[in-house]
Amino acid sequence: MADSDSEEGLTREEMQQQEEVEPPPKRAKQDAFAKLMAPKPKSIPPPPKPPGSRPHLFKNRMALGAYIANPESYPASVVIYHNADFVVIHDKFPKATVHTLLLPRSPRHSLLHPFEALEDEQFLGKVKAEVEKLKVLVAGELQRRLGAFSRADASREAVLNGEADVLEGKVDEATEDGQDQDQDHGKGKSNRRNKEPALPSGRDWAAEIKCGVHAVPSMGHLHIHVLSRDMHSPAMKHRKHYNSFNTPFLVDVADFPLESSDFRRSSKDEGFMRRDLVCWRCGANFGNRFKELKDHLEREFEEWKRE
Amino acid sequence: MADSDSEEGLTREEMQQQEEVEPPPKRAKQDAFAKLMAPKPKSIPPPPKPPGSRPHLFKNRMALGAYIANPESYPASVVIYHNADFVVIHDKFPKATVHTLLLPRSPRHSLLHPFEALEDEQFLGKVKAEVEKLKVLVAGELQRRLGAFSRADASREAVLNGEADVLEGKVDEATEDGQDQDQDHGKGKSNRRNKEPALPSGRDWAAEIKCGVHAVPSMGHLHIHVLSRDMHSPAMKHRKHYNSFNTPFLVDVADFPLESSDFRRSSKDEGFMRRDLVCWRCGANFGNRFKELKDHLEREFEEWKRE
DNA sequence: TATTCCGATAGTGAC
DNA sequence: GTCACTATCGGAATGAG
Ligand SMILES: Nc1ncnc2c1ncn2[C@@H]1O[C@H](COP(=O)(O)O)[C@@H](O)[C@H]1O
Ligand SMILES: Nc1ncnc2c1ncn2[C@@H]1O[C@H](COP(=O)(O)O)[C@@H](O)[C@H]1O
Ligand SMILES: [Zn+2]
Ligand SMILES: [Zn+2]
Repeated sequence: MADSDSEEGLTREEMQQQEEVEPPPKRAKQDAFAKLMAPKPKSIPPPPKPPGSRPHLFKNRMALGAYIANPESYPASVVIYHNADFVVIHDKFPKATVHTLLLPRSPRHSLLHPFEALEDEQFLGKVKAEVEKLKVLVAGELQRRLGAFSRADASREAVLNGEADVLEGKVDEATEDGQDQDQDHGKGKSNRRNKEPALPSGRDWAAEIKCGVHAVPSMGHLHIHVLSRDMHSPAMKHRKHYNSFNTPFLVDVADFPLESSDFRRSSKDEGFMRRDLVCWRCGANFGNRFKELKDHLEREFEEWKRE
Repeated sequence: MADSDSEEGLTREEMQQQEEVEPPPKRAKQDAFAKLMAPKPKSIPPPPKPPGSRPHLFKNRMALGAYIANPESYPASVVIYHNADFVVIHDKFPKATVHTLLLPRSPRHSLLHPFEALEDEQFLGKVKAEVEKLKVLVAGELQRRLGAFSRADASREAVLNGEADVLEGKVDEATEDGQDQDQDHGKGKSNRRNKEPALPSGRDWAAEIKCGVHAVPSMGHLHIHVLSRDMHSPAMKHRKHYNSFNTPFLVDVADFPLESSDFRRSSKDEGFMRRDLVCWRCGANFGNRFKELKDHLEREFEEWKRE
């Protein structure tokens, strides 16, 4: 995983066409004369747009297909890795500090709705295994980005560097897991101890990572979101962005296979997206006021990265 | 009536206060924990705003009172004229090329709703007479501003200047009215004719002037709008501006006294304001799309002023 | 149906 | 619940030594 920051403003051109004839009367109550009296509108009712022939709609929704088809054609800042069954990319519009997408390449599953695709148990098994792999990777990337701010990591580093006693840093939990690929290659200070009965474990970065699918994806190809939970990113711009990752709209991969009666199957209708905005970290309720949530998340991020 | 263009951007300062506690939950469904878990919001619920003590609300609504009380303290660009019974001003936010307000000074009527105030027949008589006076003045001001573009006026001027035959210009209607205070002081060309059986009457500018009150005024002091009907002005900024002058929401002074059963008495509730936007000149319906109406009015104005 | 600022909401277009 | 753009809609403040 190399750098990221895939930031590029898409330039769009547009032509403003004035002069129309009859608007779709939202709450029509125009009298019949109006139409006859309207000489100004040069009357070019834009071809009644035959639904179905919208190339761009198809193209935009199918954008993830390009990564699946030609993963090797992208730089490391876009495609993180790929193998026979999966392509892993940085989300082009990350909604959190680290936001990746796991794209299964299986043509038999790629165009299915995630709920359906993940009913295939064998396939689900592969996906879950790859998700675990990716989760470790993402946790490592998060540590690479934010580790320098972490007090928990600092405690561990201090002990490893011999700058502090094991008793100075407050022990978070018992040391158990081992996702600490710190590259302390011999540059440890001189007075390192031999017996370290309570080396601080460092921050559990993996606990900050979420893995799931959207109940109603917009992009056509099957993809699993693997992202940090901070929701701190310039691309996180509106309520749906936030709620799509902080309500049951995001279905954890661990919850699959979904029971046929699962409530997330039926309630696809906007319900989750319309929920009040609630801070994932402290539970503060912001109603519909996205801007205030956004500002709040900025401050939460500053505290969170220092944990 | 001197110049106008009372254009001045009001400067406002504002202070953004972050950090709030509990939003008014639009569609509240936050659990009880949220409140307890919210340590971040520094909890300064802005003083629950005691309703009634809003000095600025009162002041803004009463702003027209200053003209009535001290008309002499304003320049001619603001107060057009004043006498014992009336003050006439340029609307500070004109919604058309020429937009004036007739302010009756009578304390017995000034704070009444216009429907009520104009039930006093003697008072109504004075108002109607003054409105007619003002209407002529406004028509003259409109001619001063736009006369140079008018083909109808040009026809008349051409004949008066001897530049054209009376038969060249197409006769609009029979010459009858006489609101033409053209200042053709002796600079007429040499070959002016004596007998002019069909001198073009010039444009009927008074026909472009509307005089009326709003069914539900916002400003507290009684005022009658006297304005050109073009709705072409930078201050004409949203739907309510337009519909307040182009629906029955504007009640013509000539319609007074209003019958007790008049439909405009009862339907004060937003009905008129919510109507589709319809061009006053050609009847084109723009639904809710104010911007398109605005652009359309720009083009209508170019044609209209050349009539 | 005062103005102004700001932000939430809604529709569109994307070759 | 693609993004990006525009515009509509909606509430809150408007004061001041
Ligand atoms: N061209 C693209 N390349 C990479 N990611 C994309 C692209 N377009 C959209 N996305 C992301 O794809 C995800 C689709 O979300 P969803 O379909 O709701 O699960 C969003 O997080 C987008 O930011
Ligand atoms: N301070 C002011 N001086 C002059 N006209 C004003 C002022 N404030 C508002 N107006 C105008 O007063 C009119 C009041 O409209 P209404 O109460 O709806 O009949 C509007 O046309 C405003 O533009
Ligand atoms: Zn919070
Ligand atoms: Zn028109």
